[in-house]
Amino acid sequence: MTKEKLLLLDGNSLAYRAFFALPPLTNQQGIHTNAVYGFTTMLQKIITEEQPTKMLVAFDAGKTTFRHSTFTEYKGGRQKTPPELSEQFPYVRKLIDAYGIQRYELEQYEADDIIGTLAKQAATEKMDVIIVSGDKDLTQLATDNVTVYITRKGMTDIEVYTPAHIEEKYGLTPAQIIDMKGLMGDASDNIPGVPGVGEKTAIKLLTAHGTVEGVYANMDAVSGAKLKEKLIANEQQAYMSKELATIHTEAPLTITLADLAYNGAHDEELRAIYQELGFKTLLEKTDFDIEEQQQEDLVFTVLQTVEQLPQQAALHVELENEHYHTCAVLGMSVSSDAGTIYIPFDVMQQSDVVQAWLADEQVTKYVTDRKATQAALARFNLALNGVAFDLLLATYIVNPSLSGDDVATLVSEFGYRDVKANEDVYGKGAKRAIPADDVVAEHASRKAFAVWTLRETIEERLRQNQQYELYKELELPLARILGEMESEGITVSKETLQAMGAALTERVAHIEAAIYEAAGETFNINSPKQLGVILFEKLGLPVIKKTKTGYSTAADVLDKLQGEHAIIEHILLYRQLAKLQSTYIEGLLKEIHADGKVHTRFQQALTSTGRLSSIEPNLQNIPIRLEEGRKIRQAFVPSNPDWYLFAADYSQIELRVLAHMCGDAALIEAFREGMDIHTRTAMDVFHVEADAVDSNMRRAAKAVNFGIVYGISDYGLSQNLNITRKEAADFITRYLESFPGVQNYMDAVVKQAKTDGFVTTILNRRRYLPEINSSNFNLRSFAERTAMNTPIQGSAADIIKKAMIDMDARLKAEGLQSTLLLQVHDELIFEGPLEEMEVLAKIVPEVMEQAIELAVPLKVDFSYGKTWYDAK
DNA sequence: CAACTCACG
DNA sequence: ACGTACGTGAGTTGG
Repeated sequence: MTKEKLLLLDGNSLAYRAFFALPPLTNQQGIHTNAVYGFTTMLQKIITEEQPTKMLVAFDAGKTTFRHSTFTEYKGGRQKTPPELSEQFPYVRKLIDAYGIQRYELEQYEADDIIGTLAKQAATEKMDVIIVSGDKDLTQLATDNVTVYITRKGMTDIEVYTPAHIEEKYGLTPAQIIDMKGLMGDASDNIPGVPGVGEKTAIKLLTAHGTVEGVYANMDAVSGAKLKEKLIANEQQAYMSKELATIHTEAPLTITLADLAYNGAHDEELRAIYQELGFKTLLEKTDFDIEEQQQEDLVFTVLQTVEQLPQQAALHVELENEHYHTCAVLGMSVSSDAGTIYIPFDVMQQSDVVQAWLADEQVTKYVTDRKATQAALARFNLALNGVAFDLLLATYIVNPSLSGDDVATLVSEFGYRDVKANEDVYGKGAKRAIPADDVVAEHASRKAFAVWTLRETIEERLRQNQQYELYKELELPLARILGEMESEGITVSKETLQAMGAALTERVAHIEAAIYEAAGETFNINSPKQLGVILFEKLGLPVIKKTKTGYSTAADVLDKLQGEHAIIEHILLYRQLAKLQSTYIEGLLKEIHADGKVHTRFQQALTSTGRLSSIEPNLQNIPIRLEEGRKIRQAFVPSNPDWYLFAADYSQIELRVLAHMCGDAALIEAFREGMDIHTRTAMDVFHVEADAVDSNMRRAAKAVNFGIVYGISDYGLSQNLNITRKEAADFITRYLESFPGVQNYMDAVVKQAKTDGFVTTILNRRRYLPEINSSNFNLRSFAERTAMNTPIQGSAADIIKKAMIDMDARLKAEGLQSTLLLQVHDELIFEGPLEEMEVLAKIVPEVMEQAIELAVPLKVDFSYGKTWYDAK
C-alpha cells in the first residue's frame, strides 16, 4: 500500500488571498467569481501535483473563538469582509463539495486549529502532510513530515516551508515562529506583541535565548536600555501574544482522519458549478470523466426525397461557417410534432416541396438566425417567409450582454444542454473541417429540436419582461430588412479605389522619407514602440502620456508636441494616410465580391445598447471628418450607373432623446424653437446672449453636450477640451444648473439601475449593469456612466430601427424602385433612379421624423448625389 | 492574442 | 483618493 498523503487547506485564508490577488471577475449573472476562480485553479494544480489520498478544507466558524476570551481585541479593527467576497463563500463551499473534498468548521476554533490538530494526528500515523494557506502563521506546524505551502501573488505560485527553509529564512525553528509573533505581534490579527520590537529584533533575541520565556529569564543578557525597558513593560503582553499566536493542536474535533479520504471529484457536479460560474477555460481544460454523450438521444431521419413538411416547425439551416454571404449551405433540419428530419442541401435544391415550403408565408417557422438563413438561401434563389421566431434575437433581447451566436451557447442560457458547440463538431483553427454527413445531420437536427423545445419558454420570458413587442414587432421584422440590405450590397468602384491608392502610395513614400530624414535613421513608423524610442529618447521630446507598456504616441499626444519638432507633423500625416491606405483602400478592395459590390454583415445581436454593428467590411466607419478620407466615399456608387445615392440623417437625435426622457423645460423649448442646440447651451453655460457666443464657446458647449450623453465626468471633459479638471467641473455645474431636468434624470436613472439592476430604453430594451453596486470605484463609476448613456444611445437605436421598418413598408406601398442599402446609427443610405429622388426627399424625412413621437420634434437632413461623397 | 492606434456615430 | 468620457471594427506590431 502506498503511503497516505494528507492535504489540509485553510479555506478562509485562501479565499481571501485569491480575492485580493485577482482582478474583479464576474459571471454573466453579475456574481463575483475571482475568489472562487483563484481558489479553484490553486486547488486543481495542487491536487494534480500532489495526488493526495486524504483531503480537508478547514474554515473559521463564527465571529468569536476561544482566543477572544484571552484577549477581547483579538482580530479587532479588521475591515469587514467586502460583500463581493462574502457572496462567493457559498460557491467556494459548493465547489469543495463538488471536488469530493471534506470541509469542516468548529465553533470557537479557527481553521488553523483544525489543521494543527489533524496535522498532529496524521504525523503520529506517519502520514505525509501538506498544509496550504495564505497565512504564514501556519508555518509553525512544519516538521519533517509536515510541509507548509504558502501561496504567493498569483495564487498558483507557492513558497514551500520546511523546517530547513524556515531555518534558512529566519534562522529559527518552526516552533519559534510563535515566539517571534509573541515578541513582534501581528497587526492583521491585532496581536500586540512588544511595541517597538519588529522582525529583526525578535529574531535576534530568539536566536540568543530560544523562546519568549528564555528572553525574560535572561534579561541581563539583553543589550540596549530602551529595548530592555520595553520588554519589561510588556512582559505579560508578550506571553499573551505568544499564546494567541499558538495554534491549538488538541481541538475537540468531531471528525477523524479516516473521514478525510479523497476519491476524486464528482464530475457532473463540478461541471455544473463551472458552468454556473462561467469558468469557460476550466470547462474546456478539465477532462470530465462523464460520458461526453451526456446528451439525450435524439431520433431524426435523413430524407433523400421530401413529400410533405409540417405547417408549423422549428427550422435550422446549417451553414459551413459564419460568412453566410459566401459559405456553403450544408442542409436543413426541421423539428415539429411530426418529429425531426434532416434534408441535405442537394435534396433541398432539387425539391419543389422544400422550396415552396420555405417560401410559404402561411407556414410558421421558428429559426435560429433569420438573417443569416435568409441571406444564405437567397444566394441559391431560395426564399424564406413565415418566420415567427428567431432564437438569436430573442436571446439578445432577454439580455444583450450574452455573448455568442452559436446555438449551443444561446440555448444554454435557458438551461438546455443537448446541442453541441459548433467548435466541438467542426474543430477550430487549422483543424477545422466538415465531419461526416451523419454527424452534421445530427448536429443540425439537435439545433432545430432545441428551438422546437424552447420557443414557448423564451417567448414567455419576453412577455414577462414586457419585451415581446420589441422583439416581435421591431427586431424580427428588421432582420428581414437587414438581410435584404446585405444581400443587395453596395457597389464600390475598384478603379476609383485603385487610383486613389496609387496616388496615396506615392505620397506615403515621400512622407516616410521625410520622417527618416528628421529622425536620422530608418525605423518602423507603424510600431508605437519604435516610434516612442525615436521621439522620446533619441529626439528628447517631452513625454506627455504613458501607456502601460511604454510611451503613448497617440494623436492627442502628438498634437501637443506640434511645433517641438518637424517630425511630428510628418508622423501625423503619415498616420492619417497610412490608415486610409491599409484600411480603406486595401481593406475595402479585398471585400469587393464578383458582383462589384461589398456585402457587409450587420450584427443585430451584438451591442450592449441595441445599436447595430457592421463587419467585413465595416461600412459604419467610412471616413468623413477629414477631406482626405472623405474622398473614399467617391468610390461608393449606385448599382445602376444612372441611379443616385440618397442619404438622410437625424439631427442631434441623442440630445433630442435626452430632452424627451428628462423633460427639462429649457431643453425641450430649445428643440421646439428649432435653435442651434450647442449655441443655446453656450448661452446658458456662459450666461450670454446668442450673438455673444463665439466659436470657442460653442465648441466647449458642444463638448459638454457630448459629455452629458456619455455620462459626464469632469476628467473626461477636461481631456476632451484640453482644460483643467476644475474648469471642466465648473462647466458641468453650470450646465446642470441651467438644465435641472437633466440633473434629475441622471440621478433617477442611476438610482433605478441600483434598484432594478438594469436600465431601459424607450421601447423597453434592457441592459443589465451588475457592477452598479460594486464597492470598486472604477467599476461602479463605469456602470453609472453606462446607466446614463445606454437609455439615450439605445433609444436612438430603437427609433432608427423603427424608421427602417416604416421606410421599408413605405417604399413598397409607393411602389418605388429605390432600396435601402445602409444604416450608420443615425443615418440611412438609399439608392434609386433620379426620378425617385424628389419622392425620397419628401417621404424619407417624413417617415424618419414620425418613427416614434417624442416630446420634441425629430429633425432629418438629407441629400443625394452620384456617389456617397456627393450625397452630403 | 493582447496592445495600440484610429476610423465612425 | 480612486482614473474615465458612450458604443463599435480593423490593421499593425510583437510577445
